[in-house]
Amino acid sequence: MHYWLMKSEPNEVSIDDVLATPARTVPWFGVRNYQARNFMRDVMQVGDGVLFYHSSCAEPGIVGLAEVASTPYPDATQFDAGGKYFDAKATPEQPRWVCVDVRAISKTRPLALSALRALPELGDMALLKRGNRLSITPVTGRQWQAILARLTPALGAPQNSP
DNA sequence: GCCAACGTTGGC
DNA sequence: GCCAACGTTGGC
Repeated sequence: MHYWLMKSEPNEVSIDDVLATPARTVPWFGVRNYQARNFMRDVMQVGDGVLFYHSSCAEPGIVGLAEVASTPYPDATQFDAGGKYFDAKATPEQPRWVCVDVRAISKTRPLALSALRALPELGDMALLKRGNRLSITPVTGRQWQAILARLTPALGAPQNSP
């Protein structure tokens, strides 16, 4: 059992988009960084906790709770010639990129990046390290608990309200 | 749009 | 295997 923080650009796939799907689940496509890929391929397990993070937007931060919902499998977008995630060196026989399915559990009150930086328990969090660009970063149990404690007040709220 | 930080590529 | 050039990320 591990915990993760996974970044998504909300104008591509937002927490609302995921909650609006029938199974509240999306393939985490588009990862093109080996370290992030290896987390999905080698370390993630079904049921791992996921902090759903919105990046490249007005208020970057954690916006929901989710979980890993599948084992890794080839990311179909690598084969889509003309798509922005196409990789000419990948073939169905020898895929280079994988994804996992991520199931949204709930939308939370946003916990902004600036608020995360203000939490002393998160001093070593990978997301907050200088120069970090990884779209998938591990979260320790202690960090997870500290963050959950800040998210809990919103958990009783209706999950599909804006 | 800027730009720091970091990853990838490719010539040698 | 080195490393300069280039590309990307992502907060601001």
